[in-house]
Parts: sequence; structure tokens; C-alpha cells
Amino acid sequence: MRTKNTPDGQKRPSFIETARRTQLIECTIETIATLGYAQASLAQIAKRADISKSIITYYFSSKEELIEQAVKEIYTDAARFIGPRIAEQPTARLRLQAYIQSHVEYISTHLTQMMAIMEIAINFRTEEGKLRYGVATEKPVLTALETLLRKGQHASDFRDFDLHVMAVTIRRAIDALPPLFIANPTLDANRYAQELVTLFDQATRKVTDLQS
Amino acid sequence: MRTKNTPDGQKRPSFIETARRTQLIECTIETIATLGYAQASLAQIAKRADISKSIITYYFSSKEELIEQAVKEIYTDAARFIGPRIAEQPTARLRLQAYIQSHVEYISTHLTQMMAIMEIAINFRTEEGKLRYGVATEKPVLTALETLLRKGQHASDFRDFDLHVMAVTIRRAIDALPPLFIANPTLDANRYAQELVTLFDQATRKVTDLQS
Amino acid sequence: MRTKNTPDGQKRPSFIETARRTQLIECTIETIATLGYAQASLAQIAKRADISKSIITYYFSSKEELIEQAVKEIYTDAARFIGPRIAEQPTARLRLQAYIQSHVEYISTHLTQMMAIMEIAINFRTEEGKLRYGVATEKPVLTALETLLRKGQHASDFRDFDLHVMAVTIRRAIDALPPLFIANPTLDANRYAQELVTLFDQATRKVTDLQS
Amino acid sequence: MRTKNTPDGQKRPSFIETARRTQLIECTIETIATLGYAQASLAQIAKRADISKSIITYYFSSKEELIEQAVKEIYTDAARFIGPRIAEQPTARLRLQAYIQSHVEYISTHLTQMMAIMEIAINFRTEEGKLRYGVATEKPVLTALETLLRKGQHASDFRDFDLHVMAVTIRRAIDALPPLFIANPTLDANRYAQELVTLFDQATRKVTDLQS
DNA sequence: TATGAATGAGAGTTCATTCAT
DNA sequence: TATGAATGAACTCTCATTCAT
Repeated sequence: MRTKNTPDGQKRPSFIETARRTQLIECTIETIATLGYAQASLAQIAKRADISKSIITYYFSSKEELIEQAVKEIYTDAARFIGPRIAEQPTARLRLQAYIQSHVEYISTHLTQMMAIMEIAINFRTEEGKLRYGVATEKPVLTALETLLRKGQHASDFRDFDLHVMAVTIRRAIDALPPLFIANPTLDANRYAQELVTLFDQATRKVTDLQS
Repeated sequence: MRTKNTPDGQKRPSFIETARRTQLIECTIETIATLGYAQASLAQIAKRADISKSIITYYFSSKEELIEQAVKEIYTDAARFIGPRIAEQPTARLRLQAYIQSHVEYISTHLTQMMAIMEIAINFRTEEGKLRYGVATEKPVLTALETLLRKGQHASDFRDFDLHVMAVTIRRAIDALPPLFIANPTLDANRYAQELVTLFDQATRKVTDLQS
Repeated sequence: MRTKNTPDGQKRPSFIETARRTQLIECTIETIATLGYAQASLAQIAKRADISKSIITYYFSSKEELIEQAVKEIYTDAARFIGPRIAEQPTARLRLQAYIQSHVEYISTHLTQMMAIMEIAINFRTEEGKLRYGVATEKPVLTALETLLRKGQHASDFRDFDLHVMAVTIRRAIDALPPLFIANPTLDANRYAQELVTLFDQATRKVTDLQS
Repeated sequence: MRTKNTPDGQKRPSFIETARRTQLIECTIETIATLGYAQASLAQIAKRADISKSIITYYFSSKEELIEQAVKEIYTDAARFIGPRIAEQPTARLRLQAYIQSHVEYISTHLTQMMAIMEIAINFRTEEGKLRYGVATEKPVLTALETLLRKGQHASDFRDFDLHVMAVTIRRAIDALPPLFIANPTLDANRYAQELVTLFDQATRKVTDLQS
């Protein structure tokens, strides 16, 4: 019923609709991040938005759709920030550096979203009981990172490590951040990023490159 | 009603009680690992144990206690396996190596328990809504690892990295394994461990040590 | 707000109003016939009409009124078709024959309406929980049929059966048709009508009339 | 969870369970008969039984199962009464007579059940929206009646009418009774049955048989 | 004239927990 | 020691209706 196409083109969502959907997605993200996935009932989300429960199902056909929209929103925004920062680097080594730095920067400035998306990734299941954003969903992300690393190996920037192990380790190092930052708000994101950069720079380096 | 200490002495748990508690804890672990934390209702756990739901609340004062016992059980068993393997190593470098290898070995042979404990860590909250096994709970684990690393730095085995960052990165690299092994049962644990060992060996090394 | 009579005269409904009301009644009939009474929510009706839900409550004070109008519409149209066909027959026997034939003919060509009206008759209840179109509402219909039959008895066309039993049986034989035709579209309406005519012709006949 | 088979045989339902299930089925039948299918929510049923809503889903896995059990119960009981009364008759004509009489007798003494089953037949839909006890379900009933009639035709007891039309007409004449009896409790069931018997006796008779 | 926005009531269902036996 | 029985709270979702524009 919401935002449907009409024969003569597309029905633009009204201002209020856009505002409400945005508001509801934000409240959903906040609620999940704050209370955890399991406690983020429609009632809690509505309470946070200070509206009635039914409004949510008025703008979203189901809780499932609401959460999927939230995920989409978060991913899109993150990709817009991070993507270009990596792409503009000329070498694999610099791209890996940019990969880490841009992720840390984005995460440290979007803690709520990052907590929410992790809660969702871990808990959101389809009707058949399988994780909606589980290992399979992460695959493209890992593949992209592996591709970056592989190019580095081909260019002799990197040593001959296992691509998958390295990619997973980098990803998990990054995913570790949201709870860290939330538990310790004074944590210095730049320093943390720099430490990670150095860590993985050494980890990926050819031994001979370290000489002298 | 449950075996509690009384001022005048101790009431030993009966054989049946011990057996039941063990059985229930195992079933809880399996259920959480298989269905996920949210789906692991008392009904599901009882179903898996092929007993009535009430038995659970007879032996455990609440679901909360049951899960806490399960966590305790898993931690204890893991520590018994891993602890000595690390302690017997003479140098920090070897201890780190043993740390990674013994963790990977234990995890790859206790996937159910590891999945369960991760589900619990991520989802189990107190009544006030705070994670019961969150960052605070992990602190001792991290501290121990940091101590290991610090000793290595003092002994000039390791370079001068940030202890916390390195410790977190190692932990997350290890925590990544359960879902990986479950999704890909043919994964070679030894190779994975060796890759991680090499990765963090290089990451912690002093540059000059790598020469020639 | 809706066309109501005022003391000083009458407010004629506008063209648009008439069109809308007709459209909405049609869509209501179709929806009820297709999805069943319970599934025929205002949302479904509006969807079928491709308009907003609110239009319905703009032109009809409530869902109750909408359905009552639909019933009225269906009854009126059916009566216009069937009434004259019966009236023009000279004898009771022929009128009964025409009664059955004209009903079967009308029903077989108005299946949607007939399904809808049956759904409504069976399900539509007042606020107190009583059927709005239950036995009481059917009474005039039965009385008319009973009158026809009584005249036949007085004219010695018919034997001395119980008027009410015969009338009810004839009505139910006719009411049975809509689901039959819908489930089996190849059903021959004329043959069915002829079978019913013969059936009730024999059922109403005096035994002596059947001789020779 | 209810009444499950165990390896060593069958787990008999407890006395209370049997009593509750019986009670709940009865209350369901009464509620549907009284308030209509749409108003017969679990809340209403529980209210009538003076228990909490959850008990219903404790004994029945879903509302669907509850209703199916109710249907089964009603059908079984009715068949037990009616079946033998028909079977014991030697000729088709007498069997048809017994068919009508036993149905009328059973219906007039089980009005609540008959109302309920009609409500259910008309309204109970599967998830796909199709009637659970619709035309298809009635087929065996009609087929049995058609078989009875066909034998009568073969034995030259009956004239050469269309089997399906006659069967449907007889069924509908019988199905008409529950609302009639409820609206008019003083109605004489025996007289009604006798009228129907005569009606269909004449309707099925060969013309020549009526001579003399 | 038309509609989007919003709501509260109530639907079926799940669940941890209590209690009597 | 074990369990069936029962409950109340909370869950997601549907719906007829109201209201401002």
C-alpha cells in the first residue's frame, strides 16, 4: 500500500511518509542498538518514537520489512563513505590501509548503526530459521577484500598468506570496534586505526621487505 | 529446594541431581547452538532432552541460572584444555603461538559449545537490559592475553604495539572460527591455525628480527 | 455529509456520488464473493477499486451501511428480473415452474452477486450478535412462495403438503446453486432447472393427477 | 506435546487432559453456534469455558486444530447415529426414507453442533484462502447419497432423475433445518421429517407406480 | 471530493514461571 | 523426584474508524 507505482509513472511518497519512514528506521536502529535485537519489539520502537504501534505496520508491511530497510539504509550509507576512500588509492598496500582507516573512522562516528547492524546480522532469521544476514551475506564483503589482497600478492606487495584467513581476520578486527567504542567512549579512533594499519601491514608484508 | 549450603553443613547433590543438571546443560548448549539464542525456549530445550519443561525449573531456579551454569561449564572445560598448553611454553612468542593453536584446536573440536557461548555472549541480558557476558566479562580474558603480550615486549620478543589493540584483534580472529567451521566443515583447522600463527607472529615481530 | 433529505427539500446526489457508490457496491460484492465475507476488509475492497480506504467511509457511514446497500442492490435487481416472469403465468403450477426456472437462470448469470449475498446472509451480524439477514429477513420471501403454493392447493393444482416445508425445500434447492456453478462452470443451467421443475412438479402433484 | 506416542507404545492422555479437550471442544462448538464463526475468538471461547486463553493453545496446537477436532467430533457422532439406521433398511425407497428421518431426528436433537458445523463449513479457510470444508469435502457425502439413489433406479424403485440434482436437493433440504429449529423451537421434527419423506418419495417415484 | 495519517481494540500465538500432586 | 496444568504478559499483525487537510 505504501509507495506504489501507478500506470502513469511513480507515486512519490509524501513528505510525511518519507519523514515517518526515516524516523521509524532511526528509532528501530536506536532501539536495537540500545536494547538488543530480542528486546526491540514493535512496542519498544513505537515507544521510542512516541507513536502508536500501528503506525509502524502502516508504513512497513511487517517488522521484517522494517528491519530490512534499516539494514539497507545502513549499508548504503557506509558504502558511500568507505567505497571511494579505498578506490582512490593507487596500490594494494595503500588500499588496505585506507580500508582499515575508513572503516574505523566510519564506525567510530556511527556507533549506533554499527551496533544495530551487528545485532541484526546475528539474530535476524527467516521463517525457516536461517540467519537472514549470515555467512552467505557476508561472502561478497569477504570476496571483495580477498580480491584486494590477491592483487597485492600479484603485485608482490604482500607475502603469500591464505587470502581467506587474512580477510576474515581483518574483518573481525574491524567488527570488534562498535562494542569497544561504546564501552570506552574516550578511545582514540585514529590511534586505534593506526595500530591496526601497522598490525596488518606487518602481517601482510614480505619478510624481505622488512629488512634494513 | 535445590542443593544449597546451610549454616550447619553442606548438602551434597544426589547422583540424579548431578546427572540431570549435566544433561540439561548439555541440551541447553545444543539447543542454543542449533536454533539460536532466541529460539532456545525452555520448551525447545525440554523437547531435546525429552523431558517435561518443569524439570528445568525444578533443577534451576530460572532460565537465567541455567544459562549461567552452561556458560560456566563451557568456560571451565575450555580453560582446562587451553591453560596448560600455554603455560608450558618458555617464551612469549611460543606462548602466543600455543595460545592460538590450542584455541583453534579446542574450538574446532567443540563447535557446538563455542556456537552456544557466542550466542549467549551476544544475547543474554540482565533484567536491566545490559549484556550479562559483554565487554566487562571479557576483560579478564583480554587482560591475561595482554599480560602475555606485555611480557613479550619486555623480553624484546615483540615490537612496541598497543597491547589492547593486539589482544582484541587476536581474540576476534579466534572468535571468528565457530561459524566458519560450521559453514565449512572441510576447513583444515591445522592450516588455519598455522596461518594465524604466522600472521600474528609477523604482526608482533620487531622489524629488525626479520632481517636475513 | 451524505445526501440526506432536509426539511426544506431534497438534496439530489451528484453524478460523482452516484458513480462512486455504485462502484463501491460492485467492488464490495466482488470482494465478498471472491475472498469470502471474513476476508472482505475495507482495505481489500478499496484495493479492488483502486482507491483509498477513506473514500468508503466518506460515501458510506460505516461498513455496515455499505453491505446493507449491496444487499439492497442485489435483491432489487433480482426481483426486477424474476418478479414479472412469475407473475405472467396463469396457473400455480406454471408459476412454480417459472419460479424455479427464472431463479436458476438469474443465478447462473449472476454468480458473483449470488455468492456475495449468501456470504453476507450467513455472516453479517448486528452489534448484538444477531444475524442481520437471517431467518427473519427471509420470511417475506418464504411467505410469497407459500402464498403461491397455497393458491395452487386451493385450485386443486397441488396436493395437500405442508406449505412451509415445501417452500423451504424449494428455496434451499435454489440457494444451493451458486457454489455448484462456481465449482463446476460447465454445469448446464437449463438442464438443472428442468430437473428441479420436474422434481417439484411431482413433489407437489396430487397422486390422482399422475394416473394414466 | 499433547498425547504423543512413546517408543514403548502410546501415552494415554490423562483424565484431566481428556476432560479439558472435551470441554474446550464443547465450548468451541457452543461459541461458534451462538456467536458465529467470525466472533468465535479464542478469547470468547476461553471466556465461555471460564479459563485463560493460553489453556487452549496448551491443549491444541492452534485454533485450526481445535476446530478440526470439533468437526471430527461432530461428524463421528452424527455418523454413529445415522449410519446404522439407513443400513438396516432393505429397499432403496426405505433407505431414502430412513436417510431423511434419521437426519432430521439427529439434527433436531443436536442443534448446537449442527449450527456450529455449518458455520465452520462456510467460513473455515486454509492459509491459501480456500474453504477447508467446502464443496470437495461434501463430495463423499453426496456420492454416498447418489449411490443410494442409483440403486433405487436400478431396482426400478425410482424414476430416471438426475442423481446429482436430486442428491443436492435432498441434502439442502436437510441442511436447512438447524436455523429453522433454532428460530422456531416448537417446530415438530417428526412432522417435518414426514413431510420431507413424502415430498421426496413422490419426487423420486415412477409415474406408473402412482396409478391405481 | 478525496486522501493520507493515525489510532485503539482485538486477533492468534509464544513463553517463563508457578503450583498442586 | 517429576510432571501436567495453568497463567498472564508480551509478541506481531489486522482492522474499522476518525480526523485534518
